[in-house]
Amino acid sequence: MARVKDDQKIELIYQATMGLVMKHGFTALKMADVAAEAGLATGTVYIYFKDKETLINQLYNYIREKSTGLYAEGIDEEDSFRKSLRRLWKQFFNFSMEHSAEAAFLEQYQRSPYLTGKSKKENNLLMQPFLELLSRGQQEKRLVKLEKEVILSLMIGPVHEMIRSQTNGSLKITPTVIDSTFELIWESVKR
Amino acid sequence: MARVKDDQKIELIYQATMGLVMKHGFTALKMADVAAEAGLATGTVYIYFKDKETLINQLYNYIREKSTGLYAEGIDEEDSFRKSLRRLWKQFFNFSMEHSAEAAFLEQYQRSPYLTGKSKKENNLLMQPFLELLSRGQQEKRLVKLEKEVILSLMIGPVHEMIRSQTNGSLKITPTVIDSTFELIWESVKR
Amino acid sequence: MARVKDDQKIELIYQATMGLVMKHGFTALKMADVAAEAGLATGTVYIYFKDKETLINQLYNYIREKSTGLYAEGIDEEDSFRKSLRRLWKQFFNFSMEHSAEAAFLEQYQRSPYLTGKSKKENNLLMQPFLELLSRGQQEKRLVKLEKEVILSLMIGPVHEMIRSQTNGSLKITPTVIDSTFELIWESVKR
Amino acid sequence: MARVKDDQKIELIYQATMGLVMKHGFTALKMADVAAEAGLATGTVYIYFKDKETLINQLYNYIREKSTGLYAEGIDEEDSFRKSLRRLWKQFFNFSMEHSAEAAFLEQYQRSPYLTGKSKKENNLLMQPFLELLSRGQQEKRLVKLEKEVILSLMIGPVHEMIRSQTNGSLKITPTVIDSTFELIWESVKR
DNA sequence: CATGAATGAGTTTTCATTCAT
DNA sequence: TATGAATGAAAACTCATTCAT
Repeated sequence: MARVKDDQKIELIYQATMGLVMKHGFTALKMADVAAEAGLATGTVYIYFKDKETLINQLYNYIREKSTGLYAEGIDEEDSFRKSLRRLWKQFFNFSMEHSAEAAFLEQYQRSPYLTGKSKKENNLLMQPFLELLSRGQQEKRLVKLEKEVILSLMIGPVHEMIRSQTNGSLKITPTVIDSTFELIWESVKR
Repeated sequence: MARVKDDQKIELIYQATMGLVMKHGFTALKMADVAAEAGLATGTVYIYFKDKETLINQLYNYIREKSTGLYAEGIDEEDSFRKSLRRLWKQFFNFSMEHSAEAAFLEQYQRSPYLTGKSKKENNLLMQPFLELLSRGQQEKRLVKLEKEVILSLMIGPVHEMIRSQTNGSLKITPTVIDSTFELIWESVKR
Repeated sequence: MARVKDDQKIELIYQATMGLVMKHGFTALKMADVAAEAGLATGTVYIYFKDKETLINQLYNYIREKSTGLYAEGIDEEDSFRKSLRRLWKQFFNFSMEHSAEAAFLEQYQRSPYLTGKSKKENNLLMQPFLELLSRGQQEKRLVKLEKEVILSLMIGPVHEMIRSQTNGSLKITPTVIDSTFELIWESVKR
Repeated sequence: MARVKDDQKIELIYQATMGLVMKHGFTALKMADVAAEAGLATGTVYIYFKDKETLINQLYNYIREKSTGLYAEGIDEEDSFRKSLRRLWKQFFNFSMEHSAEAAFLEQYQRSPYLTGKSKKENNLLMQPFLELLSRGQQEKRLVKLEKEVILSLMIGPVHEMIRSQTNGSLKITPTVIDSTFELIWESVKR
């Protein structure tokens, strides 16, 4: 049998693509570069992905699915709401930092010609674990009375912003900073 | 067709560019489309801008300068810190909403190959009025002890996030929502 | 005003395409060659034709329409059937010889991936003038009783075959040869 | 899968190639498709044929040799010229119909870049049995005085044309039609 | 200046051929 | 041998930029 079509190669291509998007943005993304970065010949990419559009869309799905699963791991129903929220938020923060390539890709994707109505909706799924936990918080009356979307923004927005600052070089994120930040956020959203 | 004055044409091109970037991002930005959107011939754009890169960078400068001036208007030294902050933040919020095309452009610009070291620094200027006010707050001990960049993130991050949600269709921003949001943020950053 | 989009350029591209198809066949037809042959840049061809497939299909239509009109010119209702048939046949013969590039193209097109159901039908239109004249002949009982398609084959087939022989180099077609050939064909189809 | 004997595989590849050429012509002929159609892997084709050109040229030779032998079988020197011609012509007709894939291939081959000077000449060999019989006819003064190539065209041309019509769907060829056609042709070429 | 057709370098995509298994 | 994934040269196509009008 010949060399076997390889799932690992798909991963390779995904990583190469994300890396390039993070470094130079969507605009400069060339299929030849993706292939080179993945250590493959140009044509090989086309064995695994019909065309550039398909590659980008599949990568989007891949990241979305993987991300949601990963950052929301190990939520414990028994924990107090505050503890659960703190844990989820920190996981999200750490995940966003560690996976800045993915995050960069997701962000770029939002304003790209590749974004379709379908993927627009799917995007919301990413925040699903958060929204569910917020629902619980509101039931337990531990959360301020306000639209969940607003509360979500208060929690998620600073994360994005801080990571951007760190990328800029204008902020150094440490565990202590993360902890303090959560405490401040908690002050605003708790009831 | 009547001759249109040059400055108007530049403005026309800027608007067209921002609109297109907002809709489909930098990726799909074609000079021919910019021209068409502006109601001009392709070649005409090149009379006012040497090339695509120049157009984008000049537009960036244009937006940055215009933005800073506009949203930070009328800060009154006599007002209390809380009042000043509230005012500045709301101005920023409203400005960001009204000028979502500009905002989209700035956001895209960050991860684009057009971003040079120079404009990277200049970008921070946009937040200058905020940073100055935060300094005052810390001197007056009205602000939590934490890096200004973090506090800035707590204030700015939710704004970006909420506008994104509204664009998504998952949130409807009203004056009331804006007011409540500020109160929550204030809870977290006040001392 | 800028240079005007030019019908003559379309003609240029058509001629270049036909010439290349005649010389090297459909298989070797490259857009870059078409452009070069037409004295244009590669991109220019794409201003006039969306893609290769479109070029080929439009050329097909162009040839078909032009051909039908041209070879069937000047049929005189007053002439005797024999005279009319002789005239039409000779015109067809001469036309096929003079327009061997077109003929070559048409022939190649038949077994190409470009042939659609639609163009399959349209192809028959080419023979329309002949079929009409044959109908008249059958009404006047000057034509053998047989399906018109068969009679058409008896008349058209030898033309194609002789031109192919001449292209091969195994036959030299002269006016005398053409005349004699018609007489023989007439012997077989007359009643 | 059981090992298939080599010669069978070559035959398999030939059949696959002819089938594809008949359907979509040389233009769309891809080695991978040939392999798939033959039920083989792409690489396998290259075990039997050095490259695409070789495959096509060998297939051409294969068809030519097979064809000549087959359709001209059983010519009886004792038969009258008319009877012999009738027999040969009908054999040719039937052969052409039954082997339309082969015929399509030969036709396409003529205008392909694969046709070399050498195979150009060889092509004429296909008509050799016919040309010989026509020589006999002229010696016996049973044939009209005209270049043999013209007479050949009168006989062969309609065959090609009728088969094309049948492929089109505009003619249904029956044994009766074939018989009548020969009679008409005979009217024109007999002396 | 304004126009938009023309240009051709740069990308995407295809496919004959190779080669690890 | 047989396989079919991998390769990369070549072809199709795009689009920033130029230039004749």
